[in-house]
Amino acid sequence: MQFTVATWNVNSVRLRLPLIERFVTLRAPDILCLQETKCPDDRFPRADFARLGYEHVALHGQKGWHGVAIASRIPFADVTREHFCGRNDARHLTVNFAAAGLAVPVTIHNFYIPSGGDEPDPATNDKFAHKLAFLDELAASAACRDAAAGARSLLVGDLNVAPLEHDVWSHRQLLDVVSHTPVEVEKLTAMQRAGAWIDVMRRFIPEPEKLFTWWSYRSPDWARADKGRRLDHIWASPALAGAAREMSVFRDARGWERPSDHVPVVATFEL
DNA sequence: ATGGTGGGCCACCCA
Repeated sequence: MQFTVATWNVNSVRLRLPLIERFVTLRAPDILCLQETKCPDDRFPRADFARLGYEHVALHGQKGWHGVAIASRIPFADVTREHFCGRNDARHLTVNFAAAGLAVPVTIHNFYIPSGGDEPDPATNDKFAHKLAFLDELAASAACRDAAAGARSLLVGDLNVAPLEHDVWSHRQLLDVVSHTPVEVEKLTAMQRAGAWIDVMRRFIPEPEKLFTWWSYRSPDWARADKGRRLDHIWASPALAGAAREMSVFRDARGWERPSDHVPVVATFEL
């Protein structure tokens, strides 16, 4: 069986509904993992997703900010919503496709990792300290433990870290910019090691090719300047990585009317 | 060195 997964930080699911419709019409992912939905669960536009073929929806939202969701054409079970760092932020959602008629269960973890504020110093910036603590806690989590132990799982989402040299437009100029500082890159990499996660995007587009999923709203001519970063990721556990068949970054979406500052990343797996 | 834009929501919080 083949399935296609997309991850997209939509920056308000309600505002971005027309773009979501356009994207799923073009790419038809089976499973759509969203971040920054900014939508309480009781106001999530379930009917619109059902109309687009996504009858199965798992939600972990809150009013005003953060929020993650998984919309799927395939039924799933065992929805879990974890909290990190003792906060109630809606930043995590896991679903399991064990009950979906698959020969082998597949688990998908959808994350919206804290962005970390502006100042890359945990002593003076609580948001950066929170980001680092979140990465530490995730490295010690069951999601990573199970992935390393042989589970078939994906970890996707807006991880808010661009770990590799060519995940940013200028490695040298971004070394002190939150998202690419050595300390957070090391923590993300440690978390990746803890799960033995395989970076699916870079299996298809290896360094040194530039690979971005986010372009700032503050860039007046984002496409020409192309000062992007790879903040969004699809990681596969060792047991699932070999099933990856293709991957693409849907860059077009950044040029649509009223876009998110992130674009969808899509990957197809064959079990 | 700074400011640029775009979300939610009604005073500023956040990215």
